[in-house]
Amino acid sequence: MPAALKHDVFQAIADPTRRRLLRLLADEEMPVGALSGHFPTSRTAVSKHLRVLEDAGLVDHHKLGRQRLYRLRPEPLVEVKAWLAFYERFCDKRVADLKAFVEDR
Amino acid sequence: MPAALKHDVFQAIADPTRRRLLRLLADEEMPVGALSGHFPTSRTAVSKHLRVLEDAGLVDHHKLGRQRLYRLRPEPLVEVKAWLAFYERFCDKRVADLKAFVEDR
DNA sequence: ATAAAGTGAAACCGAAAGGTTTCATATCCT
DNA sequence: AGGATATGAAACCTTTCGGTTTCACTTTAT
Repeated sequence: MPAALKHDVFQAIADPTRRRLLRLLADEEMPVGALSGHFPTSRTAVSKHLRVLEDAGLVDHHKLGRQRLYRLRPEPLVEVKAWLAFYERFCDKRVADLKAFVEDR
Repeated sequence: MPAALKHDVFQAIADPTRRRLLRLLADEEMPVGALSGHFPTSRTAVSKHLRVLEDAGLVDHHKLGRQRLYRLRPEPLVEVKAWLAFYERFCDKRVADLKAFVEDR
């Protein structure tokens, strides 16, 4: 188990912008500039979101030239999965519910 | 689709106190007083957390005498489950069809 | 050598979050 | 009726959050 992370996973995925960032990084690793192009906010704001995600262990990065390539690290999501599993006996998963989620992205 | 909820599910479960509240309510419905006994904070603070959970559709309540009995409503958690499912392709291939669905929209 | 590109750090700001205390209201008990 | 119980609403405070602007640093290009 990695040392104590500065940010909680639940808190990290609470923000819609951060969830979209994870989604973007699921396809391929990307530099900050490319990522921030998908958001109406400043590059600096996106950079701070990436920091939160990194503190939660959900992304990491390596330098390439003057770029910083961010990469998805989905492992910490198992904590959410485990938490959710407890409640699964209550819910039924209908695919219809996915539609609402997809709108949100 | 249920009417627009005032609070997001992801945001609602981001707080540890609220997650504990859900867990307590999973066993049985409880009045505010009984719930707040499990926390170091004031009853009013717990009451406000319950309000957030209710706004997210994760709990509801009915009155019984002078008490307000809160009850777990786990259905909105399917949204989290669906979101999470997308990332399981990284460790589980069986969700390939789910992934295809999400990418098709 | 100099300029431009890609980025984080720092300082700052307004709004929201989480907490408390106080007060009002409804219900139960005697 | 009068007092205790259970609770939300309101007002307020402090900290955190998401955002911006400015600045410094590193790497690439000319």
